[in-house]
Amino acid sequence: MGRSTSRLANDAWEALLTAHAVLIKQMAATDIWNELSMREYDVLYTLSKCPEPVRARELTRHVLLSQPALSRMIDRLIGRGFIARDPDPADGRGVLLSLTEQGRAIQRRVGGRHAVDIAGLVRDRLDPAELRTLEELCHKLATDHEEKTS
Amino acid sequence: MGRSTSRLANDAWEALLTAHAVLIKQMAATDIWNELSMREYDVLYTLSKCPEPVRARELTRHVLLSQPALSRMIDRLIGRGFIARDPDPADGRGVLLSLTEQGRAIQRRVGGRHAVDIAGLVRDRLDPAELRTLEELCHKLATDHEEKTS
DNA sequence: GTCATGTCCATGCATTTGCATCTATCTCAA
DNA sequence: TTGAGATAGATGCAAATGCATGGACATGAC
Repeated sequence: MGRSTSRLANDAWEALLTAHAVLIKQMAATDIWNELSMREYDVLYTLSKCPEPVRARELTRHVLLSQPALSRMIDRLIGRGFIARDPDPADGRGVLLSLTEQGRAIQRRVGGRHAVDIAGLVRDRLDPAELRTLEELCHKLATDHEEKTS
Repeated sequence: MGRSTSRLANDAWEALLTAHAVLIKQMAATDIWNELSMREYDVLYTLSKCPEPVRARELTRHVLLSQPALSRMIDRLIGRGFIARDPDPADGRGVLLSLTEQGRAIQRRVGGRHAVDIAGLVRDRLDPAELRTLEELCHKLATDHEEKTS
């Protein structure tokens, strides 16, 4: 009741971290990751939500990987035929990434099974109203604050 | 409004994943991780919250690392003098882990700075009531459901 | 007791990761 | 135009990770 705002913030963050870790572990324990690791799936999923080819730099912002690690993972995914990499006509330094048909197919296949697992794990711990609230709070957390200290 | 419960569950999970990734990236960007990586800090922090020595198996459940990776990370942290590992008198297979004084000191030092960062990142995105709600929902998410399908 | 089975932690080994750095390209002021 | 500085992405290399497995101990049926 009398917790300081700072304490509240740290407690909430720790709870989020724990929930994340617990659920990730349970999801990883399912047997749907034979053809694609969770990290690889994360990349394909992120790409699947982009209607147009994306810059690698943009992907780095959404995926929890360093830029070199992502660069090499893209190499591997290209090697397996799931991703296409083309030069960006608007910027000679950059590359544009997109899913191939095969990549889209495997993302859908794995994603479908993964969604079932997610629902199974989350649905019976939170009711619909709580799910909406959680989603809203997490969206607020993820919004980029402009740090104007000027 | 008309989203199915399964859809709600998946959307909420995605929002949580995004919030986690965004905040982790911002925290990693601070310059407090010179003496301890975030993963190492996670281990020391988890240990710091245990009043008594803990089994390695128990740590594996709370930290997002595989059992072999944790085993070797413990080796390194012992080598640096932050952790002590002793045989469990109650179980010849197990080991008991605890922070050394030095380990507790560095955890407190890094943890203090980290807590400031957390508060700064989280506090101005959510108000106290929202923080409490988020913490509660995440706790519910992390509770171990007994899967009684019998 | 004995043996089969399960659990805990450690280790061999190939793969992946991150840090530092490199090249190429872009931006912008003079 | 030119040159300084910033940014995008790739690569060398050491370190960390995960998977498969190994050895030690525990547990329970007989």
